[in-house]
Amino acid sequence: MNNEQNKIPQATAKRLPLYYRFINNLHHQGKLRVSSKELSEAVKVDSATIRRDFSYFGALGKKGYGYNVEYLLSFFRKTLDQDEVTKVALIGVGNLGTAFLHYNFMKNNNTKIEMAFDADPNKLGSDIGGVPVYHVDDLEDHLKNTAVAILTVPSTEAQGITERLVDAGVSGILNFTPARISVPDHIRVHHIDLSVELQSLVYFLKHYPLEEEAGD
Amino acid sequence: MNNEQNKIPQATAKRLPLYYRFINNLHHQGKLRVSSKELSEAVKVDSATIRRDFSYFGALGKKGYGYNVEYLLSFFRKTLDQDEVTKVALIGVGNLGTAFLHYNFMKNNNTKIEMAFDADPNKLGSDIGGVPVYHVDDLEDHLKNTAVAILTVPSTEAQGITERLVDAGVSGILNFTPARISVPDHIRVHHIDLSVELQSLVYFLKHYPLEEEAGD
DNA sequence: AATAAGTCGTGATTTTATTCACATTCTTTT
DNA sequence: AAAAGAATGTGAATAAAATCACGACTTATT
Ligand SMILES: NC(=O)c1ccc[n+]([C@@H]2O[C@H](COP(=O)([O-])OP(=O)(O)OC[C@H]3O[C@@H](n4cnc5c(N)ncnc54)[C@H](O)[C@@H]3O)[C@@H](O)[C@H]2O)c1
Ligand SMILES: NC(=O)c1ccc[n+]([C@@H]2O[C@H](COP(=O)([O-])OP(=O)(O)OC[C@H]3O[C@@H](n4cnc5c(N)ncnc54)[C@H](O)[C@@H]3O)[C@@H](O)[C@H]2O)c1
Repeated sequence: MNNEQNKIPQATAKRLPLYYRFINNLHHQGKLRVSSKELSEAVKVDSATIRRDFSYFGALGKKGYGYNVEYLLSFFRKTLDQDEVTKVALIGVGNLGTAFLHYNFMKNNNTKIEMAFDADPNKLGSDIGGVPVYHVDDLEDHLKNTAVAILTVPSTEAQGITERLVDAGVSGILNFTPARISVPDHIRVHHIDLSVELQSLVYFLKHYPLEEEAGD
Repeated sequence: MNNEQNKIPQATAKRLPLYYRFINNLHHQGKLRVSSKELSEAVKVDSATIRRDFSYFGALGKKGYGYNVEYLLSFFRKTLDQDEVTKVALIGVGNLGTAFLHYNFMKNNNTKIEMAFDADPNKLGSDIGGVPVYHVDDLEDHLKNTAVAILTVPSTEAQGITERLVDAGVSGILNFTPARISVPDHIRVHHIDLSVELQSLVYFLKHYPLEEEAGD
């Protein structure tokens, strides 16, 4: 599944869902074609970078013309496996977890939170946003064919839950806790560390002031 | 404020809050010294990268010894301006916004959400997590000396609100909406795009399978 | 006091990502 | 049908980040 196109840089791979979303928007707006320059303005990525990114998949566009929106869309849909839904489990139905359950990740997306877990008996039973909430003790019973988990438990619980997830066959974890969890080599973890994001934004503001405008 | 240490790579700057948090943990555990190797295991960053990162600030450690935890901590506290609190406003008290208000970003942090805004009259008045919620019509009246805003409004509102924030003097925006907002050059925007994060995790799982373990 | 073990700081190298710049090709206009 | 304009795809250049690898110094041990 990967060897055919093994050379796609990680930086490119991370931008693909973004491209997909904006191409989708264009399609809904009824646009028939788009240039890398236009797309660049929409997604805020340099147009040369966009052309380079697309070129890893072959020649998707036409010189002098740009890209056909319909074609791009169907190409990216295939590439991002948009027709096949990936099952996701969420662990920790607290502030953040509840927000995710209410949000419909499916709108534009090939993923679906199918079940949630919590340790607090008060959270159980109710379907939050249409997703059933089970007790975390029953994790292993319900987690069948679930490839991805979203971790929104207290950071002290993160490592323990992670180990159970891995044993239960999960192979990707989106970790929102501040803990840096340890996993075997074949498991992929993406950390989204909101405090770090906020702090680093503040650091950049103080230490890397951007050009003041010359007025408009 | 920046010229003294102008050469710190962005990748390094993004890791600083992470280092700070873990050094803080070590301090609370009563550890007196730490090596780049130990720290590496905790934060999951290569030890050479850590030494390189630290070296941009001069010689913080001692050869053959490692780093003094107390010294590192006080150094990073200064560097990250932990003694000075940055005021933050949050716009959009919905699922995600409410979660952030309940979360105490201050725990380990130099930032504080001081006020929130929403367009829905039902959300007003109540202090969520101790933060007052005002009507978005009054944005300009309340936003004094607020450098940073967190955007958790519907994506259709993002650009309009952004323009008002910029006019009101905000210089950094943490954007959780899927919209790619346009800002003048002197404004810094960090995008946290949760759908993209989830989709790209799925993409990596399918296209970049990691080494299977040889068992243990 | 000498030896061994541990660890930093950094020059050099490698890897990854971005950007430039232009020949080529397609579209549109005259 | 020719000329002008638009936009791709990519080799080459540049920039940014990560990693290797080792000399220099510190601490611990015998
Ligand atoms: N809320 C935010 O804005 C925010 C911001 C940054 C980071 N985080 C991090 O995200 C995580 C969740 O934050 P939150 O604000 O939603 O916390 P929360 O306390 O509201 O939610 C945690 C939930 O996990 C459940 N839980 C506890 N132990 C469990 C276990 N062993 N198994 C399953 N469920 C368990 C709790 O019952 C609770 O419902 C935390 O690690 C926090 O540090 C949150
Ligand atoms: N909740 C999630 O898990 C999640 C995940 C990914 C992205 N997002 C994005 O984050 C944003 C917020 O998501 P949410 O789930 O919290 O949505 P939400 O609808 O629950 O909250 C949006 C809030 O903004 C308020 N609002 C609307 N117009 C406003 C305006 N002009 N000024 C001020 N407030 C206004 C609404 O009253 C509402 O309270 C959206 O853009 C969404 O796409 C959310």
